[in-house]
Amino acid sequence: MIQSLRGMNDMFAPDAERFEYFIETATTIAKRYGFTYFEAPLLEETALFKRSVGESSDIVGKEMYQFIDKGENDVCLRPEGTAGVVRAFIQKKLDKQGGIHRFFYHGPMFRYERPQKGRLREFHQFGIESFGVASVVEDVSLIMMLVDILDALGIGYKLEINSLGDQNCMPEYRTKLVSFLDCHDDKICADCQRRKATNPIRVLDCKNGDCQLIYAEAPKLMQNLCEGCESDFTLLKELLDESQIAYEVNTHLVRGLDYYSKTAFEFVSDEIGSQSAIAGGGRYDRLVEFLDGKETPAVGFAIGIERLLELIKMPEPKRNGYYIGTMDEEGLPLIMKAAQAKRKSDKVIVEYKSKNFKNHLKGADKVNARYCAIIGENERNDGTIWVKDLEVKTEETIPLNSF
RNA sequence: GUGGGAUUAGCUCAGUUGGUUAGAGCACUGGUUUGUGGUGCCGGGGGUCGCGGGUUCGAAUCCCGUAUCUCACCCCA
Repeated sequence: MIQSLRGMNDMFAPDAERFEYFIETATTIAKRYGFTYFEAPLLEETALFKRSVGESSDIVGKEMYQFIDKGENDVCLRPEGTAGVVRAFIQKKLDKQGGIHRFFYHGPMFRYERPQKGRLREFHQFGIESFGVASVVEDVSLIMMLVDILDALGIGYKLEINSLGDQNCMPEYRTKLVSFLDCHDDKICADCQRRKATNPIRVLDCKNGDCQLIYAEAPKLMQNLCEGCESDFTLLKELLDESQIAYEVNTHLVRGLDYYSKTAFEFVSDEIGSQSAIAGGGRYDRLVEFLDGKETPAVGFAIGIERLLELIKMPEPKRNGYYIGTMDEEGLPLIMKAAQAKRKSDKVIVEYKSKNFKNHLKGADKVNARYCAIIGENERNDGTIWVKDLEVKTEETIPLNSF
């Protein structure tokens, strides 16, 4: 038997229904914020992700589904969504057009990782990207949208925020940190020594207790923000307070993707195991430029749909639609015709097999139909159909042509 | 990529120190004497015990390998 690849899941109802419900809910809310639907290819040139996500990241370093296609192009399945949107944004010359552009998208992403709960090799994200607004007010709007989405789905969460600084203060801070690490090179763990070379900020995130003791003395990013970043972060907090959105400042919140600057945020759930980040995002004002576009401020986020699925509280399923059956072979053409008419407006399930009255009612109940309609010998002779409302428990026999 | 646990019917799981034709509940399906369901009663189908080797007179049970899931690390959505 051929089975699906490791870390790649099929999705049937009811999971697929929750998925669908999530997309509907998120789409509705994104549109309320003025975002429009965007669709990008799953396959892109590998260079796109090397330049945007960054070669130092794990994603690009070891997790991409990368191969040479028949035209000898170095390509890969997208490991995340932002790079593709930015590429398209520039390709369409929207950077030159100027103004504000807001997009939402959703679809599969691919990362070759060791699977576990909440971490798949093919997973789905719902993402938002906003171009052209430099102010943190837009960051707040995105967080508000995320709050709206999670609230609408009945999902509990914790919001963590941080500022990563910008091109004025981040490089300076990075230098300070690296020289601090150089002084303690013999005491930090092997992982941190590697991080020092690739992405030094990440050491702050190290789970090793000994490292953390050392880093207690390390220079703090918060205290090294430039004036602009500092006041933006203050405004961000004020606006969140004003909107009564609870948050926690987590100075260790370091995004794994190189392109983030200034605002970084993450929504975390404590109900889904160790892969607890259900949504994450932040500002990436330099990325459009990095990808050869005209400098354009931007901010975005992505939601991990699979991680949300089991947390979604769906509305109670209600009885709906029709179940139509016949009690003898001769009635089959009649119920097929009745179903055809009724399907113009309602869901209809036809039972092809002739059954007795009781079994039809059982069948109607099993498919959770609102109405059970039956044509027996009597109805067939009279040109009528018997219909029962299974919820209100009323029944009537009506002419077939007015059904 | 590192370390631990798991894998028996469609699902959730029993399976006694290795010993006859491997069980239960739910689900599915048929009937319940011939027109009133979701909640009665009776019956039925369905398992190469993840896969491949090995030990043994005999393996679901012991050993080795492998695949997948899962937990922690790592990483991130």
